[in-house]
Amino acid sequence: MATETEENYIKAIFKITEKNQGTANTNAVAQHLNTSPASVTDMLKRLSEKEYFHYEKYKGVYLTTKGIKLATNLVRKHRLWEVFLVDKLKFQWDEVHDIAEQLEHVDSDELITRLDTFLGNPKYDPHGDPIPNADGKFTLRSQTSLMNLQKGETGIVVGVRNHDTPFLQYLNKICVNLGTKISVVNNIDFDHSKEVSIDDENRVILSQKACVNIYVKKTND
Amino acid sequence: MATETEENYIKAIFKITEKNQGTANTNAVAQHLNTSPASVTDMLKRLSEKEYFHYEKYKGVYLTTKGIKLATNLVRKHRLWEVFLVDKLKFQWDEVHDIAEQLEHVDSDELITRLDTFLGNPKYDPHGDPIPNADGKFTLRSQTSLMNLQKGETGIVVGVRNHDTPFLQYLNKICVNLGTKISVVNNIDFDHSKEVSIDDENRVILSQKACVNIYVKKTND
DNA sequence: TCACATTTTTAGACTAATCTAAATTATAAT
DNA sequence: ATTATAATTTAGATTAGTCTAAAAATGTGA
Ligand SMILES: [Mn+2]
Ligand SMILES: [Mn+2]
Ligand SMILES: [Mn+2]
Ligand SMILES: [Mn+2]
Repeated sequence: MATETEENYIKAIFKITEKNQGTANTNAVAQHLNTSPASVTDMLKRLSEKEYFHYEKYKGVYLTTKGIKLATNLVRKHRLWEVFLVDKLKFQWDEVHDIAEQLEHVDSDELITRLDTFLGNPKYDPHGDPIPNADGKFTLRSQTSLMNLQKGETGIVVGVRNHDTPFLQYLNKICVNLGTKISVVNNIDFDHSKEVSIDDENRVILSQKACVNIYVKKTND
Repeated sequence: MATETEENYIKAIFKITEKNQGTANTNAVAQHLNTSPASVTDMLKRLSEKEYFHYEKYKGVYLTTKGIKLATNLVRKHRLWEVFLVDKLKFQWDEVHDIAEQLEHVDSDELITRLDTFLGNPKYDPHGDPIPNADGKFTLRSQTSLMNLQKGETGIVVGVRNHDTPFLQYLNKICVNLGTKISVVNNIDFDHSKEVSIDDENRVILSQKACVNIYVKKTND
């Protein structure tokens, strides 16, 4: 069994390689885990001996099948716990990450199987991120950034790109959540911000940065 | 914040001092935590510096107010999680201890407050053990060992003394659970076993050892 | 291609938690 | 009171995980 620290390294590598064409380098891992590059080098050597990933000096790492399996399962556990915290315990979506970060390391397959059933086998977490099934398969979804919606077009919010508390709290304040309907009223070319209508009720100006971080599914209405 | 290891030491000391007139000695702690006495001595020195308990060489330890508070909160968390596992996830009462042993270390007061509410502020866990409230107060209950019931007397099962899996599974098999009604049909003096009636349905012989480990609340029926 | 900046690794040290073996202290039994 | 036994502590070592400072490798831009 991997220690909690080892699990966090492997998950970090998984997250980084997801974006960064398949490999994770030392500094990226260090930044992600808030440790020193020296500590990371040390750990990469030890963990690659346990066959979680391939490591070549100065070249970074990439996960093995074993490593991907472990990382995917961690993501599954993390997201299921987030669903529990929001759906059952009524936490806000900006409050659950740190707690799930701990809960994901609890070791019991039976627990996760039962939790999944208890929650009704959810496919997405409170941030709209897909929950892999027990075999590690993600349910993908067609989505686009709010940035890509033209004037007059409408979408339903299905996810967020940025998960930071201030951003999520800002969305709370302007009543944007998963399922919220957003229509683009005007594109403001000057700074690429958008005037949008939220659930046909409020009018708000969203900055380019905000738009980029909101995922929607286009609708014909 | 105390590490998981530190928390386990403090909880062990709490459990031991509960039975053993207020003090815990090195070997008892070692046995409880499955470590060597040498490791325990080392830890006792370090933890007593953090004021969780008083330690005097060769004399054992006893908890400070700070230590009792921490231990009680761990017990609270452990038992609330056990309620969750049995009531919500439908685990059997013999399957939950090890999982709760991990969950109890998740650090979030808000989580426990909400969990407590979600579970309906239970006063007892799936083994009948009292759950301390947020201030560390236990709700006590009048109870007696099944051993003390005379021929013809009846009681409702409210708890178990022994928590080991084989014992709990044995009780499952003979349909004894919290809330089960047990009447003493006959005392067998020879080996101090009892012939009992379970929920007015099954007749079973319970050994002295079994009887000692079942707590009941006497009824007048 | 050479110099300079960036990235990564190495060297050496530290803390937490553990172990075994040996020494010490306490306790109980003659 | 002496001796044997049991409990406890000390000594010395190990592993996981971390750090800082210094050295080495890599990459870039003139
Ligand atoms: Mn984590
Ligand atoms: Mn999430
Ligand atoms: Mn524990
Ligand atoms: Mn219990």
